[in-house]
Amino acid sequence: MTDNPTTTEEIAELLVYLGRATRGADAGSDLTAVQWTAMRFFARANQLSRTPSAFASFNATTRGTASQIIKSLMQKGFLVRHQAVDDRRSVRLDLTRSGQEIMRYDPLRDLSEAIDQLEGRLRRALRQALPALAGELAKIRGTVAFGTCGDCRHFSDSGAASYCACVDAELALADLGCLCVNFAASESRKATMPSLKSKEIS
Amino acid sequence: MTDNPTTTEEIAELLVYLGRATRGADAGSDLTAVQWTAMRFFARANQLSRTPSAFASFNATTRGTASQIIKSLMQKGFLVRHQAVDDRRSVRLDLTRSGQEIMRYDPLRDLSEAIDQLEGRLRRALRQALPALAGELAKIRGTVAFGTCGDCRHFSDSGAASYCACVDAELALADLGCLCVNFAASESRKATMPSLKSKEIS
DNA sequence: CACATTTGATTTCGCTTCGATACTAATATT
DNA sequence: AATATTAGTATCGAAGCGAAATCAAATGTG
Repeated sequence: MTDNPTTTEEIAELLVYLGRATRGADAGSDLTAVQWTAMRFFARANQLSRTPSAFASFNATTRGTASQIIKSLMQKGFLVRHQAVDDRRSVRLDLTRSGQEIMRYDPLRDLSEAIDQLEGRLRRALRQALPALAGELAKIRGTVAFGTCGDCRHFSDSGAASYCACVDAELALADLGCLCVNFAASESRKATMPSLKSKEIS
Repeated sequence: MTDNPTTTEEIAELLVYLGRATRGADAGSDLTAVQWTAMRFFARANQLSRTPSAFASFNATTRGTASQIIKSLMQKGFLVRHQAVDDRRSVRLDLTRSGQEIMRYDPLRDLSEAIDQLEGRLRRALRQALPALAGELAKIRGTVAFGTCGDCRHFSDSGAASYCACVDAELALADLGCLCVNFAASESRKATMPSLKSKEIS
């Protein structure tokens, strides 16, 4: 089977279909779909990115909406707010103990199980293709992409020490798999334009 | 890099992230995110599946909600309703001329472009992995999956003629890439249970 | 045939979600 | 010091969506 022109659109539609299909399972659980998304984000983002603005950007929504979602999760006792030390405007959200516990019932586990059923070759290809896709998409849109530090261009693994050029600091091993707002896709050819449209949130 | 246990979750999160990211672009366009989804569905589903119920199932929502979305698109003049001949309860939705034209401005094209930027190996892997994933997910959930006739178990390509065992009819070449409600994933091991929970829409 | 049941589609109602706007406070810039 | 920008929040109105009720056609059962 060769690559006919419709293949691309089929892939695109399958991606949004899978995204929507996972939303379906969220109904009937303890949290709504966005609330689960927020919980996942704050569970996986690094210290720097665990803020309302970063989540708004991640979830392609406004800061106002992000605030509401976060407020509802704080009222449920799943998130706590901490003042940032360096910038007193900024706040940092952390999962509470019960917040960590409820993640054990994340409906996304259905999808994870399905991924586990895939043969290793396909799973590895997904692991490689999806971050690249997110980076490309962000470049086309002129928005920021999110990705894990391990996939980031700012990251260099020089033997024993792991260094992030963005934060200018060593990275703890635990941070390698974390989401970061300053993510820059590494495998894309170098950007020809600054591409700072910032259309998303004014 | 070997497959550590967190890889699976990363893939899952990337999938929902990409799904959500595409929704973001829909804001500011002529249609809302659901309306675009509906337009895509009716543009790509085969004759049999171009109905409100099928779309409700595809979009993991209720028939009532599906009706509303369709009504709004008919009022905008992008869809027309036709009575089915064999079952007079059923209706079939088709894109109007202006409906076909607006698809040229589908915001999903951003994602398609990003996919085009991928190297062929990864694109082919996606083309293979995503349908399998949709099938697995549906099996775990006990819901119906959607897929194209070309990927379907009911389909057999015996030389010149293409035959669908489900409809018991020859398939036009144009139908091969169409979405079908009766899709059954072909690469999954044979189902051990009937799996007819039908939890979605009573 | 008469009757109940199921299925496809639609409408109505009420709650939730979400985006736009406006606003406050802290930091950056000039 | 004055202005601009940024982080976060609150408010309001419109849209989305799920549940339930309704209607019509098809199917099943005695």
